[in-house]
Amino acid sequence: MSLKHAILGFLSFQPMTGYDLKKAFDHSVQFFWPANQSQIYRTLADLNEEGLVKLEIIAREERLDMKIYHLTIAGQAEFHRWLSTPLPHQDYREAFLIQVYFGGKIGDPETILLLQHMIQDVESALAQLVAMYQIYMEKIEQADARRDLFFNMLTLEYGISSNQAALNWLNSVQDRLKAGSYSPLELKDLTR
Amino acid sequence: MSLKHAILGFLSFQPMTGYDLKKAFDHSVQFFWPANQSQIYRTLADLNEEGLVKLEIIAREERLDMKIYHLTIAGQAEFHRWLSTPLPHQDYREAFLIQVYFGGKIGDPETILLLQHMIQDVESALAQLVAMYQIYMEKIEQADARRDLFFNMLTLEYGISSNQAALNWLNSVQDRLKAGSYSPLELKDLTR
DNA sequence: CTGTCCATGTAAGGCGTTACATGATTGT
DNA sequence: ACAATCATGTAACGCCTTACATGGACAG
Repeated sequence: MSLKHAILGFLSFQPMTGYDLKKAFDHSVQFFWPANQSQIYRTLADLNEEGLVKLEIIAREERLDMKIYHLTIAGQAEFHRWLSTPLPHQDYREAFLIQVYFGGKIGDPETILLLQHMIQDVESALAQLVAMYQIYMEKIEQADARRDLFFNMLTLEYGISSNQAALNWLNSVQDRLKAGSYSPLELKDLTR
Repeated sequence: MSLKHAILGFLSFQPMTGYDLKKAFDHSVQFFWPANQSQIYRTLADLNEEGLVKLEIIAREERLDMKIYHLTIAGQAEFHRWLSTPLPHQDYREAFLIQVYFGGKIGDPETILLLQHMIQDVESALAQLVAMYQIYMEKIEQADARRDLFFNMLTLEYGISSNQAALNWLNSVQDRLKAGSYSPLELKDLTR
């Protein structure tokens, strides 16, 4: 369960509330592991039952108690175990490719429209990732925690290069359809 | 709901049983939309309730009836509607990137091990896709349904180039860690 | 005679999403 | 005065996974 371990990961930097965790997700791992609020609260309850986190309760009259979650020793151990254990192979789902797969069933103009939407999506995702990357670039210049930042940036590198690959492919498909050419690419152009 | 529409897509070529559909998935869209058997049967039941498919029942004494699913007119219409409608943006989840993100918490040797496992996974996925691609390449040479095959191949192109991008990144990370260098890549090397 | 293929499903559980619900504090 | 932020959760639903269950036909 990756969400559990991502939470443990954040708590290993510092104790936090569920609310803080939600923000931490949104500002960092969001693009490869989004988490919504209700999920975070439920998972924190689970982690507590499993003894991987413990909570410090701050009573506030007239409001719900504030709960600050801390890693336990067991939580730390579990996080380290997970962090150095290869994950089983993961399935990917790309609904858009289903549309492409059956593209023969509709006309090229319709497919080109779909591609254009997709291109916009990917371009805006790419722009966001690039913007984040540039911020990191500045931060890493004069940083103490250079090594930590480096690993954070690696995920952005992944995001940028995979979105770039998708974009290149989308453009190539669009070009071919516009040219009325139904020619697959050469393998050697795909693998490099 | 993409599974529903993928099923409609397959049925638009020819009527099939649930069993046939499972095989169709496994031999074609598996790598970007895996579907398991129980899911397919349940979804077929739903499609039937919605009037998008109808079933021809073949009674076989001493065994469960065999059910051949046909698209209805409504099913065809719904499939075409879906096929030419842009999909809302999709979230992606890459558990492996969570491990990378928190890579600073463990030592480089452990991370390198994780990378090596990942590289193996990606390489074998890539090899499978390339093999499928080559089979298609031969088929498309002397085909009547050249256009349909072309769209099928496009999804493989996508799979190959995105896996290749992932592989390049994995190797680059591994090289840097082995060299003890915590330097992010230049943006210009990522976007092209 | 053993295993794989054909062909059907049910049951239970896990993870994620969306919508609902509350209420104080801080900023414009 | 109004909106956004801080801070907590619950309920219901949807999709997917894993395991379980049945049984004939056919090939080695």
